[in-house]
This record gives sequence, structure tokens and C-alpha cells, in this order.
Amino acid sequence: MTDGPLILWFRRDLRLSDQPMLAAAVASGRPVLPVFVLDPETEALGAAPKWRLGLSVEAFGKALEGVGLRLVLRRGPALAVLRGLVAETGAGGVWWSRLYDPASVARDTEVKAALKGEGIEARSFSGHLLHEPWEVETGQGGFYRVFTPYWKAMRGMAVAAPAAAPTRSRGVERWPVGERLADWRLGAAMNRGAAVVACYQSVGEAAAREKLGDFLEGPVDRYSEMRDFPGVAGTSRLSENLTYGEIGIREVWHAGLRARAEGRAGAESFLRELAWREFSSHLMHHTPRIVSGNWRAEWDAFPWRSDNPEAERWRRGMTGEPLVDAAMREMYVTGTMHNRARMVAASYLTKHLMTHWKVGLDWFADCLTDWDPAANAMGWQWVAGSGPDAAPYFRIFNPAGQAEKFDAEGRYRRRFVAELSQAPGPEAMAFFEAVPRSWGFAPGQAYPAPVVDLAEGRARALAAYGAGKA
DNA sequence: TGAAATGTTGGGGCG
DNA sequence: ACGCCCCAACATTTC
Repeated sequence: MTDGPLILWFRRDLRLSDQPMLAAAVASGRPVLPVFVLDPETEALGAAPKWRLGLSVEAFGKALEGVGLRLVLRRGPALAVLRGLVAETGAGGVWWSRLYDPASVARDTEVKAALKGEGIEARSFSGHLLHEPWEVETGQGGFYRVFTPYWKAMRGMAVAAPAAAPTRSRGVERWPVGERLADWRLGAAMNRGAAVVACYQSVGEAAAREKLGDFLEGPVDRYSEMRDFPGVAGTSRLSENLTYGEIGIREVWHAGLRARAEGRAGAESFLRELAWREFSSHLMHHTPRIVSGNWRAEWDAFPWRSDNPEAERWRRGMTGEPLVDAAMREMYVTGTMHNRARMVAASYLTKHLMTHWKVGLDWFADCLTDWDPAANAMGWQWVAGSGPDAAPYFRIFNPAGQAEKFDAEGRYRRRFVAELSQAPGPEAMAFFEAVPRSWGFAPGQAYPAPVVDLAEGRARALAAYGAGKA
């Protein structure tokens, strides 16, 4: 049962170092067959993340070749594909690193049961998180619903040292035929602006590690303060790479620990942000409903608006509210959005526009190259007020006030909204290249009047909240 | 990881 | 010298 080649089923762990599954496989001495499967769950990704995943798969394939392996690509339902490969190669086992979103869990549970039933070793590993979601427990043995106590509990927990990358690995004798990545057309839905967005991606393990190094070299010192200013390059920008597992979270954590030990001022805040990522998966594991509906059921009665023309203006970066539009355009052009801008844009949609957070979440799922189901479900429900540990509904961000506080000079707004600048820079202009022709946008057009008066929008949201409580 | 409304305090101008 | 008003600055409460 434990002999024969090992199929290593890669999903969101596209790296060589800090890779428990790969380390264990190499240590076993068995020949390995790395596989990436384009299954229906992966096909369901939004436009930008699916396209970005393709870049990651490509980079990882090259990295594997560097250690004497190949990444075999196959398309189809995961179980069928894996069964097929087992039959073709006589593999004795299929290994993978765990994912925690409900769709992946359902798929992986089925795969594991089926393979085991057929006498094939099916084994899952950690790797995507610092701690398995069930390993962080309250004193009562339950799970955490509030971040601060969670952080207190996990902050001091030991994290295994990252495994080194294999230098040379033993592949299977005969490589099964794979499909060609280009034929999958993972960027098909990104024909809108992939060329533009591509400029802002840093793909693969080496790029991610370099970014981590650059961050810890300087910006980490002022991270606590600067991370709040969207016009300043004060963050690590690692979310994109962590999403696809291009760098291991344990490696990042240990690097943060070292920086803290060296007395670097922002290191503690940085570790705390890594804990937020971790916390979102903790919540998703214990309450999977967080990804699909209001975590607090009482919010089902709230008069959210479904999709509507103002929400469409929001998606298109044409609300007439400069900070919100800058945020939405940043996402469209670069595939990412500054954290504070995410909060402001989300608050604006769910409160001033009274639109259901799922409308916003769906658009983020289509546009973010760092799309993560757990982080986004938690984040959106936090802003909306429907989540665990959520901001109270009446905590409404004023986009103008936030702009005043966090983008006083207007650098961020002008960087992404061409209409606000005498001489718009390349990022502002790129928006007009990236958007679909059908939107009919052109540089030089007039900046729109606000779709909603801020005071009215706020008052309306509060009134709805008050009515719900009564 | 709010913002606005309301309350309080204290200094300065002024009669 | 004193009371009064104004208002900024800050604190507290409310949504």
C-alpha cells in the first residue's frame, strides 16, 4: 500500500521550500509525480485570480524542473483525474496540502474516502497555515470568535521551522502526458486587461522571497503607522503570494519573529496581520457558513439592496467619491487594493449604498489577484456588521473624512483617478486601457458627481439599522 | 481598524 | 474685579 510512486497533488502550495508534503515525499525516497488539476472548483474562480493562478502554475512548473521534476497538468474532476493517474502510473498514494474552504473540504473529503476505499494511500498535510484551525482552542476547548483573545492564544504557539527546498528529487520513471497550460486559457475572462494587471504581479517563490526581504529591510520599521496610508508603500504586499502558496507562511512568520527579536518596530504589527489571515481560516473552518451568508442570522432581516445601478458605478470606480473610486480602480488596474481602501470601499457599498456585502464580495472575487475566500468573507462581514467580532453597524466610514486622515495630500486618489489630476500618471491612465470598451470610458472625461450625498447615505443606513433593531 | 452630536472646560474679550 | 459670552479644545455619548 505504501510503495509505488507518490502523486503530489498541488493546489495552493506552489513552492519548493517550507513545504511539508514535498519534504516528506522526498524523505520517503519514493518517486514522485507532481500534478496540478484544473477541476471544476478551480474553474469556478473569478477572472483575475484564475488568470493569476495560471502565472503561478507556470512559475512552479519551471521551479520543479530545476529539481528534476515535472508538473503534469490535467483537467477534470479531481477524483477522476487522480484515479486515472493512479491507473496509468501504478502510484501507491496521493498526497496534498489541506485547504479549508467548504468547497475544497467537500471535494477533498470525497477524494480521500474514495481513494482509501480503493486501497490507495490518501494523505493530507498542513502547509497553508501556521496552525491547523482546530489546533487553536479556547480554555473551554472551543474556537475563537473574537480576534484579540485568538491573537493572545496563538501569538506564543510554537511554529515548526520551515523545511528546506529539495535540491534534487526522484521523479517517476515515465512521465504521463500532460495538458498544456496555454490550452486552458485561464486568462480568458481577463482579456479585458491582463496586460495591464500583469505589470503589477510578482509571481513565484523567488519573487515572493525577495519582496519579503525588501519589506524586512526597511518598511517594517514604520509598518505600524504607515500601513494605514494607501498612498505609501508601507506594507509587505505578500498576500498575493500567500494566496497561491508561492511562499510558505511559516517562513514568513519566522522572518517576522527574527525581525522582532532584532527590535524592529513594526514586526509585532506585521505578525499580528499574519494572525488575521490565520484567524479568518480558523473562523471558516469552525463556521463554514461565513462564506455564504450572514454569520449572524438576525442580519437576514436587514433590507440589503441586491445588485443595483449605484453598485455598478461602485464596481466601475465611478461613484464620484474620490477615495472609493481610487480604491476600485486600484483593484481593477493592479489586482490588489490597499487594506484601508478595502475597508472604506466596503463600508461605502454596504452602508451608503445599502447594498448586500455579497455583491461586493463577488466583485472582489472577480478582481483580486490575492483573492482568499476566508479573508474576504471575514472582512466583508466585519465591515457590514453581520460577522463575528464585527464592527457595529453604526460604525460608518466617511470616505471624505478617511481621505482627509489617510490620504491628506491626495497622492493615492490622484494616482488612480485620472480626472483628479492635471497630469495623470501611468497607473491612472492604465485604468482606461484595462476596462472593457463597453464601459465607454475615456481619459479626459468629466469626473462624475457623487452618486449619493454622504450625509444622506449615512442617515439612510442608520435609519434602516434602527428600524431593524426595533 | 468611525463619525457626529452633545457635554464640559477654560481662556480671552468685553462691558 | 467681575460676570458674561463666545468658542475652541477636548471628553463623552450616541448612532
